[in-house]
Amino acid sequence: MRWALESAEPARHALLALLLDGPHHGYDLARHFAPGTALGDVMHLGASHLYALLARLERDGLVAGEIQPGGTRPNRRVFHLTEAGRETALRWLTEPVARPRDALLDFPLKFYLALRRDPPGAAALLEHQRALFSGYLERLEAEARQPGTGDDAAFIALVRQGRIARTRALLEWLTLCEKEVAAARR
Amino acid sequence: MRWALESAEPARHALLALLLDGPHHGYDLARHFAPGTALGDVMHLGASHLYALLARLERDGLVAGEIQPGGTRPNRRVFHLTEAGRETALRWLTEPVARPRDALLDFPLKFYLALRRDPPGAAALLEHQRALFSGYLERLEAEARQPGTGDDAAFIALVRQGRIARTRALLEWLTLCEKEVAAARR
DNA sequence: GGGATCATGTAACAGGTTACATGATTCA
DNA sequence: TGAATCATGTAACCTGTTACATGATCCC
Repeated sequence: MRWALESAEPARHALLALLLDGPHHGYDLARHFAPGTALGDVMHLGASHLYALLARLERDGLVAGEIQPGGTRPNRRVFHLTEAGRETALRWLTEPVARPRDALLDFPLKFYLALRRDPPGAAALLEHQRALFSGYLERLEAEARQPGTGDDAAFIALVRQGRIARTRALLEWLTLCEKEVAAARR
Repeated sequence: MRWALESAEPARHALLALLLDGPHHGYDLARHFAPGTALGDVMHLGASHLYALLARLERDGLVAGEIQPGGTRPNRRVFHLTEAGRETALRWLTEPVARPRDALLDFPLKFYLALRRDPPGAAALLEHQRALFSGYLERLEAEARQPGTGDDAAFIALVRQGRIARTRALLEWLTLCEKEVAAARR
């Protein structure tokens, strides 16, 4: 098995968030993930995969699709959010991600989609995300101050230093994001 | 589905590498992942999960188990590496990880197991890993110098800055690792 | 008596991924 | 004529994860 995503949840949420704009069919949604686009730069999502994800979202009652005659073109299935889907999408867009590792995939998707839809909301998201990671960093630093015992104390300390370094880098990057939001709001 | 590992391959490789020391049974291997240990600090691996992984390794011909009468204790299944398993383990221990994202799980496991078994080998691993990430960083920086076009150019540039920052933080952390190896070799 | 430790699995469930199938239309 | 675009899926396969099952022994 090759892992393109390592979890399709970020992709599912991104699809829901795209549908906040209004109904879309699968092929249309796929365009947002084409190479060279913002979402396509963050993750790869093949067409068949996307349709499979849509099918699961429909099964779970987050979206509903209706066939629309395509005229001269093939028929389309146009999806719209259900109420549950709308709530899920809005919650996802406003909640910060829990772990630094989610800063690779989940957060960029979320941030991009929040920014295009609602710049003030994106600013609030950044603030919450910063608070969350700051707290995380403090816990890591407190943990690192505890003297380790045992054979592997040195290695464990090293791994913890790595986590701290990553989290600091992340917080600095959030500062860049804040500047970008400020620029976008002007 | 909740993801504890997001891919069990690092865990499988770690099990193989532990078996380079000699045959072990499952319960024994599980001790290496107990809370508070080096491996346990890097990842969580429950007992039933570990047995499931061992079963797959056996199916794939990388390990083989033999029942050993436990006397007054329950019988054990003692696993040893097959030739294919030994090759896989040694290759994993010497090859750097391909992507920065693997620096969270796969690389620490590998580095720890390389270090305990063969400190000079661990030093070589670090050197290769540094070369690989340095090259990656250069490509990212070259990419970032290309002026973006299109609506989302600013966002794409931001994401790329994030990748660059993460990779730089990683390279600095590798320097810490090098110091640790130097200390361990004294 | 009872909790910790030793010791091993399996069945069941759910999800991730993609190769493949299908077929019309537009346009160079 | 043939490549690109439009458009949608599904079946098959593999993997990850864990709840649950089982039972002896050691030691307080």
